Amino acid sequence: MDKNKFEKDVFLDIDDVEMSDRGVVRGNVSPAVIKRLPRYFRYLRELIRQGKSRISSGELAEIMSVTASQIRQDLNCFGGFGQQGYGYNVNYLYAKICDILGVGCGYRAVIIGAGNLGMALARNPMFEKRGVDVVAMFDVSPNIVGKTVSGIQVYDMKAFPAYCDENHIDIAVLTLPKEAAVEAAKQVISAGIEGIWNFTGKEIDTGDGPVVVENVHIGDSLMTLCYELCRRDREQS
Amino acid sequence: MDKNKFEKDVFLDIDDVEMSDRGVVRGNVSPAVIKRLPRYFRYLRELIRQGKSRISSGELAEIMSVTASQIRQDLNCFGGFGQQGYGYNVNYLYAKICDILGVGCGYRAVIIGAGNLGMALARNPMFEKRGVDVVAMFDVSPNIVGKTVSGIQVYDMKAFPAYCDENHIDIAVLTLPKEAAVEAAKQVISAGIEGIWNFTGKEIDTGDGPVVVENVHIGDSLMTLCYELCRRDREQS
DNA sequence: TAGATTGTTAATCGATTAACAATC
DNA sequence: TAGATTGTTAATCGATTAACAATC
Repeated sequence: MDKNKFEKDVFLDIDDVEMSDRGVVRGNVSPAVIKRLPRYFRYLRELIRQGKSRISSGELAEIMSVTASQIRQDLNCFGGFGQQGYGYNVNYLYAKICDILGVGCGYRAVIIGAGNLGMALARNPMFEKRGVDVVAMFDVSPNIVGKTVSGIQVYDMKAFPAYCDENHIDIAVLTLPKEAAVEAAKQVISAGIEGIWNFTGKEIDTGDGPVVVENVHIGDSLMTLCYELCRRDREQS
Repeated sequence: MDKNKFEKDVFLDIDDVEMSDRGVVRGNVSPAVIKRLPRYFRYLRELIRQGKSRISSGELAEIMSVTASQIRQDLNCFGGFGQQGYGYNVNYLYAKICDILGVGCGYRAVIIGAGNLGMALARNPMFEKRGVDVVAMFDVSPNIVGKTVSGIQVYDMKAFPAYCDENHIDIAVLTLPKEAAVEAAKQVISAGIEGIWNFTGKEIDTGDGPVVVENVHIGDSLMTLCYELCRRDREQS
């Protein structure tokens, strides 16, 4: 409850903040910078929750274990959000980062594959926090179709094309088995969906067409951890 | 079943392969290289599944959408795994990558937090594929404690220190709420566990002590996708 | 005003790619 | 042997950090 109140507050703040007249992007932004933006988003949320209203690049750098230089460089790819001698207004900066990341665009998503992972994602507050609305789930199993998960209806995959004709969908979350990934991706693309968040393990490469794909491999992170554990074991012996 | 057979085959192959006398690591390996290793692991598995026994850096580069130069550079951080004029033996290369990543070290993990995400991870074949053995789960909720998830017993969190005294544990998977993250991490560290795979959203920073931490933020990837969707929307208008 | 801190340019560092001699 | 492809060095490219003038 308290948490939801926070969500509301934060989003109200966004509307309250006067938008800068500077453009949202200055030239091409490097992939390295883009990948860091969600982390700023997370830390700024936390600062707002703590009631902090103003922060310097130096202080934020300390909290995030990065250099102040990097923070200033990163933010200046999108505009001058700070003020000399003062630092950054936390609410304003958060609002700008949200703008850049498309929070508040009201993107609508469907989850395809209502297995363990699909269910867990459906129940996760992550989508809500990032302004993404999960409007439906799809599966092929008659045992699951017709059920409701966390307020989201599970439909038969056969109904997917018709559903997409009637409802605008921006993002398809693929949480089905690897073997079904390619076929599902085809259906998603032919339904005109432009964003694919792919958990299937089968990497999807659409070249440089109109479709944006994010391939997620949770296991890669586990392996990085194991690499480091193993490396330390080796060094000791 | 068929899949399990594949697992067995692959791991048998590892044992069959004669180990190189060259060292496992040549000097310091850059973070960029390390982060790419799991992707080689995945693609090599797939090649083995397809029955491919030999591959050149050029061919692998084509499949993985990277440069052949990068592949050769990456692999040569760990040793000369190929043969001039021939390329790489897929099984041998896979075995070497497994060695480097600690697959086959038989690392033992516990999952702390048996909520949606913890359950979904417990049921995921990912751990098994990477040679990590999930031996127990822990939770504070009396509704869950005592149950079995995918063959893994859920214990009361109160029993955690005693359990760790009696069983060697390498990795703690944290899938509990953000608010409980710091306390859980303390318990994990004082139990002598050296690897933390952290899904709580609260980043854990243990400095450069003996503990290895991997902080996972699934939502970051969603935001990167949204950034790109949003950017394209902006460019069109 | 004086002090603080940004925005931005220049310098450094690291990572990727290209090229080719070594060699199977 | 001739052809192919690696391993490795050198060249390029991109990303990070340092420095400082601009300015609030």
